[in-house]
Amino acid sequence: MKLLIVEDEHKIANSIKKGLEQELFAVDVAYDGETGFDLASSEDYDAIILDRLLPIMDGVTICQKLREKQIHTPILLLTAKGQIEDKVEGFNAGADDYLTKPFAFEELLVRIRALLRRPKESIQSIMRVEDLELDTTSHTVKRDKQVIDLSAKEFSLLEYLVRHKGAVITKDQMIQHVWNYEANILPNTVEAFIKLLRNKIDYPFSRKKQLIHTIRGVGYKLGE
Amino acid sequence: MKLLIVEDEHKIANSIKKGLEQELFAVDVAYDGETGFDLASSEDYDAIILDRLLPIMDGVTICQKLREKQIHTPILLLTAKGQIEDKVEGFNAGADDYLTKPFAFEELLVRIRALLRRPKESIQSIMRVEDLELDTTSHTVKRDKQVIDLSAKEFSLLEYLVRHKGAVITKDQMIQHVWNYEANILPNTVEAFIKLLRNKIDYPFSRKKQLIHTIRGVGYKLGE
DNA sequence: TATTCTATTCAGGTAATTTTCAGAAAACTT
DNA sequence: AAGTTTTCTGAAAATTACCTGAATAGAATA
Repeated sequence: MKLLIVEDEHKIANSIKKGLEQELFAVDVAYDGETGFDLASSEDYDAIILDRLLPIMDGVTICQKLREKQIHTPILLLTAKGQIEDKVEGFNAGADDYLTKPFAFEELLVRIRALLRRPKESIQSIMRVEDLELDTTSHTVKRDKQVIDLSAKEFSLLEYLVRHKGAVITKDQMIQHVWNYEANILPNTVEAFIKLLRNKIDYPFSRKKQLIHTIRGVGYKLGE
Repeated sequence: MKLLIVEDEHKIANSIKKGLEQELFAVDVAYDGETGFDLASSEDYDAIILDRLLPIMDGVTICQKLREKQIHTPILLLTAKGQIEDKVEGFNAGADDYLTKPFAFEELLVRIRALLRRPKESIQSIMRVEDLELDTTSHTVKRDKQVIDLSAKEFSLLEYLVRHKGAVITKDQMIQHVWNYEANILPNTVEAFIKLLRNKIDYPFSRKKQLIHTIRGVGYKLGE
């Protein structure tokens, strides 16, 4: 579990870092608001500990800007004693919890753990075409409740087709989207993969209707 | 939303009650610990505000006894100033949050709302995947009731996988979350750790099904 | 200080996947 | 129907990903 501490008092920051590392967290530290914001935007933390009072950019602002950027990492705001109104403000800015300084380390730990325990808003990851199910999170494909085992490329290709179900996709489009831009891929490679997919998701289910259709001279289409 | 206040200072109790009622909560009040405990056990509250210092039975004890009775109503503990250690004790007893007296009513409101919003997170720190148990507090891992001894990194990696059980995790993600940002880790290092984990949680339990699965070309997945 | 334990990298082997090839089959064209 | 184009297909070749045992260096412990 990776945490970010944004705190300008080096002594506090380092002592928290040390304590959390002993609890087996991977900890990054930023000593000013801007660095903190940059790190929080670029790295993928499991939670962020944010001091309210910071050089360059204060904690509440960081919080707001992160939320604006659709970064929903849980945030624990550290508030200096006696700034009650600020706490409310912090919640409005999108902080998930706050802690009043000074605090015992145990306290911090309990709160971090609570934040981590919180179930993250799950992005719906299951897509369907007729009786075919594709789950991008678990990388699982099912047809008719049967689990189907696909290789990485096969999965990518199928995912692309599922995302564009009903539309005709040319081989060039598939090469563009499923392979990286400088890959030198022959159209026949796509044909070969289409066959591999058919072997797995169409031919074993011959009593059901085909999902992959060839549109001669144009490309392929998934589903009706 | 129905709340219970257990507080012996009538003045405070009544003023909180009044404030909360204005916020459209239904509020019951108990002025001593025993009455409070009885009410909390018999009625079904959405949250309980508990003073730490009470006649007959103190707040922490009430908390403990309620949890023992498998009553998991969110509890906000009111703690007198300067008793930091007590706060920790409160959490251990099963309180979900605490507030230091004196406080502004706004603060109380924010915290109550937070508690109600929270989908009853149990204070439990044990996570499970099939017959694997992982306790983040004590850093203990068990499979099939057998205690398994893991190194720090092994534990961190496993914890991350457990928290995302069923989902495929790429090596990059693991590097992102288990190491801090200045660490320069090769994907092969992750592979090596996966092997170490398998040596400890999978291979010795060959009669049971594997927990760590390789998804070739993508990453690894725990369970499912 | 010696010794054990841990984290990380290296390098070789293996197996699975990806890609190409070349011929067959199918679908249009005239 | 013959010719042309496009797709299909099985197998071979090329490539990549993963596994693994050993080596190293660093940290922790005795």
